[in-house]
Amino acid sequence: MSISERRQRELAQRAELIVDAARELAEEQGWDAVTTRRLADRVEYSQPVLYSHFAGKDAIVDAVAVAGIAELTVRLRAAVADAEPGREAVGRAARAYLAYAVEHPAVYQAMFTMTTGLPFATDEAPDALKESFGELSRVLRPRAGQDLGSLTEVFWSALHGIAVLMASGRMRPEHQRERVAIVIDLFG
Amino acid sequence: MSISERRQRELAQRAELIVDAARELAEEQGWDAVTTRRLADRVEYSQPVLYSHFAGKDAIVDAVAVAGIAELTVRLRAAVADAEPGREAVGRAARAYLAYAVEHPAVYQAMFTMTTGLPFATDEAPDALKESFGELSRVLRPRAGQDLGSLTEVFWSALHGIAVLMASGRMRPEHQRERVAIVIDLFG
DNA sequence: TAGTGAATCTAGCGTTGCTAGGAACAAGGC
DNA sequence: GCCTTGTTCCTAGCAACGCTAGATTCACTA
Repeated sequence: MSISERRQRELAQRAELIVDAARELAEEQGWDAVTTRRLADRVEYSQPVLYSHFAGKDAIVDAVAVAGIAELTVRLRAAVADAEPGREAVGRAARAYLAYAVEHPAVYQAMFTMTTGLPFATDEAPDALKESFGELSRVLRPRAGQDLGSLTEVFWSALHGIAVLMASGRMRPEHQRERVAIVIDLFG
Repeated sequence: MSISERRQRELAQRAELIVDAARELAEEQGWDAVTTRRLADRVEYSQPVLYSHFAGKDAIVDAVAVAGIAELTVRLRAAVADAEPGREAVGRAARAYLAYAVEHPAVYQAMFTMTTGLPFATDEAPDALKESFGELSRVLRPRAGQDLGSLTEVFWSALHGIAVLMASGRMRPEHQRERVAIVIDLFG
């Protein structure tokens, strides 16, 4: 069975290669530039090979999203790890979240803007997503009444709104600090 | 000069026809279904005619966005017209904003999600947009310190975040009331 | 060494946004 | 009334898109 095991391993590696290439291409030139042909070119296989790993282009985007969610979780956790829940922790979480969105706009888009086949807001959601949400929840605990879940959703919405309106050029870039301060005031 | 005037008028009417058709098609079947061919078919002209009115498909989307912004402004104004700025007015504005996003998801996408060539957050922005922002600002006035602009941006971000995370299926639909209540608590 | 099955490629389908070139038509001068 | 001019509009076509069918090549098994 070791031969087919090696094959499985190689297959999985190539899937990862494709996802990485998609992510790089998207970060360099935006998602519009991520076509199946260019992607195939980057991984040095023919175009149809992509379809033996993923159901379609959307599935590749979803895979990039999952990787990004895991990354965001790590950063959030690191940011709030040794902070008492409350004002200080809220600030750290907000800044970490927005920093990720600014540093990886394309991945952020895949995660939270582009149409996705991933389950969100249900038990079947990716673990990393639930963990990210959990971190946001944790810093809000002192502030919450009984409905911590909904408060977290509003916190997330505010951060997400700021992130996307900034990224699409719909909000004044030079006032980001003030907005973050206000978010901390409101939620901290 | 009356002949060329009539022509100008007819031209403008057809431009409007195109924008209306794009909007209808988008509301019925989503923006993916809005192709230049289908659009031309609806207005009963050939495809190239679109390009004598608009620089490209994106410009048509922008036109739908501008119309939507004007609509939203009217609804916001009506919602908060005879309310004292403060908690009550914040609630009305929030509900009106989110209701519009739910009732016209495709137009809302054109306005605030899709890539746009429209100027936002500058003096050149469409008047209706500045007015909408002004209405949001007005209801927040009692709550604001010196930086009313940034507070309004955060308020808008929270509403926008809720709207898009809901629309893309990323947030629990059954808790919308709780989230709105929290927004009112925070900003009212 | 011949046969089998998986892996991979070439080629092509239907559709996309957009454009070039020519046909049809109305307006104005003789 | 006829001919020129200029505008309006359409047919046809380009390159690129996501995706798939069929043939081909290759590695492994018996």
